[in-house]
Amino acid sequence: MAYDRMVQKPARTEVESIDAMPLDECREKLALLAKGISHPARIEIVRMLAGKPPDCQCICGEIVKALPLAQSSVSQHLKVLKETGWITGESMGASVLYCLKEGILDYYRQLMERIITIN
Amino acid sequence: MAYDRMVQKPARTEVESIDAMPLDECREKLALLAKGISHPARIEIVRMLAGKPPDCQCICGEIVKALPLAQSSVSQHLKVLKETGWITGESMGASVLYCLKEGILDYYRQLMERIITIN
DNA sequence: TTTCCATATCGATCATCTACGATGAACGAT
DNA sequence: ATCGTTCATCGTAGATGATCGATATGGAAA
Repeated sequence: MAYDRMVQKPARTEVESIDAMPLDECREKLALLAKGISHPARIEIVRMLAGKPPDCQCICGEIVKALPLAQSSVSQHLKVLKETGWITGESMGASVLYCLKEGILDYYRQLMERIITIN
Repeated sequence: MAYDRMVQKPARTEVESIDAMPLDECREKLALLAKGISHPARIEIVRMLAGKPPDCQCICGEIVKALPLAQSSVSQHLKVLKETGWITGESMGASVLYCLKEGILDYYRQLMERIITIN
């Protein structure tokens, strides 16, 4: 009975073809991604990153400044976004560059369509 | 500092025009809807309802049978979906008919686009 | 009205989320 | 080596989430 718990182990969402994906897996992946954006702060982060050119530069510090939260809280939200498959983070010296995972928005849209449409 | 907590009081998502909606509000509404589908069981429920004709008939009992959860747990999930604005429920004798809120899928898509695209 | 369904709610338990300040770790510059 | 900057992690507190069995509620049927 019951569903597996979700985040805990970094069950990362990988961007991949969904055509052949079993329905269960679609559900799990969509649920995980939805959890990723289930908080206004995290939506704001995704929004900021989506506005950047694809050569991806958004420094953690900017994000912290843009949000009404303590640095440690923002760091937590960034971690959730990483664990749920929305973003990647890359160290650049002392700073960290975050960017949206390539194609993740389309991927999310497609999961929605698949879930809602099929069967 | 910090964002308001979300669900608690039934801050229902109403389907309405988003063109004139302030960005904050978009964020809040999208976050709430995303929270609604942040669990596989709730995605499955939305999927079942989306597959029904628009004259909306899905009896609670069917949903309970379709999910690997106790009746009380399913009832909880249905409550969350109501509170987050995804579904409506209407009593029909002893049973309850659930259906997707009219236009909610488009609404969700539009919120996504607005958030990701604007500014 | 008594019994039987179908749902909702209650109470308990345990896990997770959100937030913060404090501390740690990595780096660049002095 | 030391210092300041940048970011992650820890520890904590309180709220919320997920799940179940048990119980309440309300309509249907007997």
